[in-house]
Amino acid sequence: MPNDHDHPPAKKFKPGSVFFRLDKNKPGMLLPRKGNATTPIEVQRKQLPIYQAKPQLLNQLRQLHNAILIGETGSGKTTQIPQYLYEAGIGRQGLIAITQPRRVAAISLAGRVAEEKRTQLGKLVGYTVRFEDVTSSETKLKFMTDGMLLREAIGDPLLLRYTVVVLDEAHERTVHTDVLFGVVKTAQRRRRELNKIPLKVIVMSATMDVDLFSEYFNKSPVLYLEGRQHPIQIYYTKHPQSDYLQAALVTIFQIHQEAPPSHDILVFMTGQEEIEALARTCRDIAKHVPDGPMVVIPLYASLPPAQQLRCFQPAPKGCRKVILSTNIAETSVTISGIKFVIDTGMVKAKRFNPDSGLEVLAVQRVSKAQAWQRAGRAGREESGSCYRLYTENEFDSLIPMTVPEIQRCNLASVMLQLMALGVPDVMNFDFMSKPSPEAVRSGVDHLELLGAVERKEGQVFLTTLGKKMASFPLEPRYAKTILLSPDYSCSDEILSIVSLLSVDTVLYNPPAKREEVLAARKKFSSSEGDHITLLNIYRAFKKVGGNKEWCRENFVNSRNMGLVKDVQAQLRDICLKLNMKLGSCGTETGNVRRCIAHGMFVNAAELQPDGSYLALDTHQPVSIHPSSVLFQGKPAYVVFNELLHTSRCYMRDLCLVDADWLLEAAPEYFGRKLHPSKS
DNA sequence: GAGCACTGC
Repeated sequence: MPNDHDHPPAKKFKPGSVFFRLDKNKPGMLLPRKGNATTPIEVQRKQLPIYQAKPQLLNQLRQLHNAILIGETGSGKTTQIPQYLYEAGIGRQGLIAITQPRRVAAISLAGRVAEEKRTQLGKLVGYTVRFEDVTSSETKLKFMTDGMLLREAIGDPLLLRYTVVVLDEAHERTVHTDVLFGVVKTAQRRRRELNKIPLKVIVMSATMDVDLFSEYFNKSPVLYLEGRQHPIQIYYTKHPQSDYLQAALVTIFQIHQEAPPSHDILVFMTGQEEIEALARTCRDIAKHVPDGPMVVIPLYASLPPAQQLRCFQPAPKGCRKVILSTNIAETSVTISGIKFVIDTGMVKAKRFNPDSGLEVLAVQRVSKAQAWQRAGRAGREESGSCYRLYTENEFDSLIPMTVPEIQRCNLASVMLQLMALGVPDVMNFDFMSKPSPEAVRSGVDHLELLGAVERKEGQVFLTTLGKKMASFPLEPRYAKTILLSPDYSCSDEILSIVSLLSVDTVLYNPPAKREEVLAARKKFSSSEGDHITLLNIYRAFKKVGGNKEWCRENFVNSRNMGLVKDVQAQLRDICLKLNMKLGSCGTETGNVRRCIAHGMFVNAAELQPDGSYLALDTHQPVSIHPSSVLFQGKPAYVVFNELLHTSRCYMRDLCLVDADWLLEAAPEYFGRKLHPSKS
């Protein structure tokens, strides 16, 4: 798609003027033949664009060890390729894995393919995602998250159960997909060397920019599939916009004025606050213009599920539907009936600084690929339009592709996984897009501090502790803390705390009910810090048996609490497999804090004489986040869960610790860093 | 005295 000449000629418009006119739907335009209940599945399958190419495709895929498959949206590649392979008897000696970046996609695709094969889900066709394994000994087509295949690879680096691995949505370049690229490439080579059954690797992507893929997989051929995307008219602004929110507002109401009310609008923005503010403004204005009623629907991930579902409901007749969304609507949520996309050209994304170890969330410009992805959301059922709130020149200056996540994240976890996979030289792992040497070194240094790796003669080795750490689906420091917990007889407590920390917050903070929230939370508040406070909440939650009413009264997110229980059960299982002795310290929460201090000493901060705090590893100034229960106090030493860089550098989720505990945990590391005036 | 794009094991 990103080949610019493939796109319709651009038009220019200027928010604030009535410069543009909307294209009327051209008669005779090819519309998709929609699948419906009366069309038999066999017929539906044959109507997919990919069906025409089936013989040539199979001919190619039979011969090739590697193939890159480019398929536009709606080509049917994800549901059909696995079936074609199976029906043609390719890879029958083992399983065909199809990986997806997201759980919902893996689950729903498996359901669809099982339906097409007229079998019960979990028999011939199944799926595996975290907490859910719907497969059996009969399963041949296995849909799974990429993270799940990566976990399996730790136990079986050659992926010997599989004869074909299909890496779908490869253009998204998640960390897991990027690591898998290297894992499958290595497995392929090793299996050849060891005379095992060969492994076929099919990389599927939606973008045409595949030189990198092809080059990486031994110059493998690229196969193109036509899709069913409808034409999209692209509009740019005449002049750069200094205020993209204002430009979005004007554009929304221009469309509202000119287009039939049944044409829905999707606006891409950067975050919750911005979306809620614009939603209010739109509702206000809509009341005072003569162009008919408007429903404005905010859409972002932290919205409760029931409110997220609102974006799928059609607006009442004669009423315009406007969805204001983060990039959740770029990939994760697909809304039908969108006729207009408004693209602010901005996105909030994470950046990582290996020197400070800081991840920063910042508003930045989208990439060209992202801009096309956004535009594509307007052409799913019929032709549509995309209004870019930037000039064509500005578009030309965007970076072509989004920087892969592996180049903007903390690599400690990735390095630990690679070593657990038996990669001999992790510092020089064959990444498709190499992270900077500084980032790699910083990741390995972090593991060395935790005692997960050792350096000998310039090489890095996994320690016994490191091997155990890798068996947990957790950040290394969490895994380490769990492994330390039997020494402090507080495994029950640590398992709960780590589970609480590894899901999105279990605390629900509606701004309108601030006083009520504070009052409700006071009951659980502990002067020992946020970890113990969370533990108190969890204990109370368990005591009432996960009662939903209790959750509502206490401003606790019951969905996330449920997740905490799942995570805890999974972690407990892993502990038992490692023959750990689990126990509880009861009310002796001092043990819990000692254990946390020992496991998370890298994230320690010290009170300075002037009342400020310094992080002990980087010596940068940090502050206690106002959401912490320790915000009012001035503890001499704390360990924190994460640093959040916003208006200042804030420590979030703090635990009160003694200087002695930190010294015990890492005598050499802290030898010259601590200045214990009191402990 | 603040405020969190999005996934995933």
